[in-house]
Amino acid sequence: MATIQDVAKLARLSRTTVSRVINHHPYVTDEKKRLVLKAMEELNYVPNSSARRLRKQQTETIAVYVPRITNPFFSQMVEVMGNHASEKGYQLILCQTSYSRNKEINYLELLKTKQVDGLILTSIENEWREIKPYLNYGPIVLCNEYNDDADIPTVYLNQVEGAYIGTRHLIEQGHTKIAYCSGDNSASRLAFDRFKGYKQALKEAGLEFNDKWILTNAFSIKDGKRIFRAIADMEDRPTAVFTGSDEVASGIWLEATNHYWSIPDDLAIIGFDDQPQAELIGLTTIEQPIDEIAKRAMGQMIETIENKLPIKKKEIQLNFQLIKRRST
Amino acid sequence: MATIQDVAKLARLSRTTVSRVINHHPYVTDEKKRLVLKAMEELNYVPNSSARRLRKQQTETIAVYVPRITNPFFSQMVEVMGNHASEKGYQLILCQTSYSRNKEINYLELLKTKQVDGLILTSIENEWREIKPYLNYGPIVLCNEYNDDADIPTVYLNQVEGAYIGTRHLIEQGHTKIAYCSGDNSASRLAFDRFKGYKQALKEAGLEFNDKWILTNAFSIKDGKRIFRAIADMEDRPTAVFTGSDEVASGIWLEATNHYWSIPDDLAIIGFDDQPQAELIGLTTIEQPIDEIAKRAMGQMIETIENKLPIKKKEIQLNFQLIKRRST
DNA sequence: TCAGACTATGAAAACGATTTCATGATTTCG
DNA sequence: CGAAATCATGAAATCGTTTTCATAGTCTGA
Repeated sequence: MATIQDVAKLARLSRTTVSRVINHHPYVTDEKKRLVLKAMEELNYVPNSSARRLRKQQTETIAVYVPRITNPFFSQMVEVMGNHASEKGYQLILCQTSYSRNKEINYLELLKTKQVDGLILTSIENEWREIKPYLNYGPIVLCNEYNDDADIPTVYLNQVEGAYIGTRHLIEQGHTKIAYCSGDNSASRLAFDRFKGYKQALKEAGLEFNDKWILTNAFSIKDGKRIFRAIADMEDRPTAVFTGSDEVASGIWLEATNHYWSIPDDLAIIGFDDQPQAELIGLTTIEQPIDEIAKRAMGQMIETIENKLPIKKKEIQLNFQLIKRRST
Repeated sequence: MATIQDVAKLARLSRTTVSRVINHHPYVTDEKKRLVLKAMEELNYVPNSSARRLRKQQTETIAVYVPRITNPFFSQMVEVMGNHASEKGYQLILCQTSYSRNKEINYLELLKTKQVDGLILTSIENEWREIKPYLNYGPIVLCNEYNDDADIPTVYLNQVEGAYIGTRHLIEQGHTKIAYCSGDNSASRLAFDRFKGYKQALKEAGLEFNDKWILTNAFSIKDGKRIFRAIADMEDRPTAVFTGSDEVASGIWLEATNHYWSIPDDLAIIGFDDQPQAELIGLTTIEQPIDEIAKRAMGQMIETIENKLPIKKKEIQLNFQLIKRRST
C-alpha cells in the first residue's frame, strides 16, 4: 500500500505539500498540485483512515442505538439516518441493545475509546445517571426517546397528543368502552405520556375509566393474539381498543378474524406507526413522522460535531397524524 | 483524556509494560500487573482506538452492504450479523446502497482506506469485475447474493430449488396455469436461478409455458397491485401466481381482495420470505433460513480476518422450506 | 524604498498506541 | 557448574497522517 511518503517522493515534494493537496488547503501552486495528483493517481493512493483519525482526533463515524433493527419503526429511522449521514460524509455504526441494559452500557465504550464522534439513542434501557458520565467523551442526541433529566438535544414526538387523537377518534365513532393496550409500563416517559393522552380524551368526553381495560406487556403479534383472547373473555367487554403498536393491533385483528369477529363492528382497533402491514389489513393507525425525526436528529448530531457546539437541552417536538382505514 | 503514558507514569513503569497488561501478554509479574490495573482504574483510562488501529493495522469493524435496511429480509440478516459480530468483538458499519451502482462503489472505499477489516455483500449492483480489484485491500464475503465469477466465500440459498418447490406446490394443488412474477430480470444469477426452478417444475409436469404470464419489475406492494390488475385484464388468465417476494404477493392479495376476488379460489398466491405480514393474510410462502445464512457469512468473515486466510471460492448452500397457509 | 502582509514550501513534532530489540535476572538441565 | 532457555522489563522505532513552526520569496502601499 502506498503511503503519503511514497507520493511525496514520486512527486519530488514534501509530505506536507501532498497533505495540503489532499485537504484542499490554499497556498499550493497549480503546478505542484498537478504533480501531486498525478503521483497519487499513479500509485493508486488513498489516505489511511486510521492515521487520519489519530491525528485529527475525529472519526467521521456516528453510532446509532436501536433495540432491534428488525422492528420496522427503528429500521425506518436507521434508513433515513444512514442516508443522511452518508450524504454528509459520515459512517453509521449500528448498535443493537436488544433491550439489555448491559449491552447498552457496553456499547457506550465506543464513545469513550473514540471509535465514534457521537451517539444517537432511539431508546434508553438504563437510568440517565448511568449514561450521563459518557457525555464527557462526546455528544449524545436523543431521537424518539425522551428524558426529563437529560440536558441534551432531543427530537421527539408529542405522545400525549398521539394517544389523545387516537382515543378521540374512537370516541367520535361512538365508542364509550375503550380498552388501552401498551408495551412496557415502566418508568418510560414515552409510555407515561401516551397513557396520559388516553385518559385526557376519556375525561374530556366524560367517559368511564376502567382498570380492567388496561392491558400491558404488549409488543408483538403474539401478544396481540393473547390480548384478543383476554378481551373476548371479559364479562364487561370494551367495544374498541387503542394499541401502542401496529404489531399488537395486527395480532388482535388476526385472532379476532380467526374467531369470526367482524371488525370494526364487534371490535374497533386502532394501531400505531402505520407500518406496511397496516394498509394490508385496513388498520386505522397513527402515523409517526419517522423520516422527519430521524433527519432532524442526525442533522442535530452533525451540527454539534462540526461546530463543536456545547451539549445542552434543546427540544424539537413533532406531531402525529391519524390515518383512517376500515378497522374503526 | 489519559493516555498510556500517563498510566505508565503513575504506575512508575514503562508504556511497554502497560501495553502488555492491556493486551494480556505473558511475562508481567502479578505485582506490576496490579500496579498498572490500579493506575488505569484511577485515571479512568481506556486505550484510544484510533492509535490502536493505526499500529495494529486492523479495525475490528466489518461493513455490511444491503440495498435498504427497511426491507425485512435484509434487516433480519443485519440483526443476526450485528449480534454475532458484537459477540466476537466486532463493530458493524451499515452501508445502504439503495440499489445504486454509484453508492456501492463509493462505499467500497471503506475497504481501501482501511476503515473496515472486511466486507459482506448481501446484494451486488455492479459487475463483478468492478468490485474484484478491491479484494487487494481486504476480504469480501457474499451472503445471499451469488456470482459465478467471484472466487470468494459465498453463503447462499438454492434458489432453483426454492422456486421449484413453490411451483410444484401450486401444481399439486391442481393448477395448470401458473404465472411467474419476479423483481429484476437483470443479469442476477439469483433471479435466473429462480426462473430456472419455475420452468423446471412446469416441464416436469408437462405444463404449458406462457410468455404472457411472466411478469417482471415487481418489488413492492404497489407493484403487486399493478400486477393484479394486469392479471385481471388478461384474456387467458392464470389461476395461480408465484411471486419472488411477500411484498409483491401482499400487493396482489390486497388488490384482489379489494376487487372481491376469493383467494385462493379465483387466484392462488404464493410468496417468498415468510415476512411477518405473511401470517396476517394467510399467505403461503417459502421461508428462507435467514438467520442461518447470516450467521454463517459473518462466521466466515471473522474466520478469514483472524486467521488471515487466503480469499478463495467456498460455497455454502442452504435450503428453503415451504409454509402452507390459506392463499393456496 | 522599505516595512509589513501574503504566498509557498519543507522539516520536524505530534497524535497514542504496539512491536522490536536489547539487556539482565533467573531457571533449567546435561 | 556453566551454557542455554526462559522470564521480566524498558528504550526506541513504528504505524501514516496532519499540524506547527521556520524560512524565504513576492506583493502592497505609504
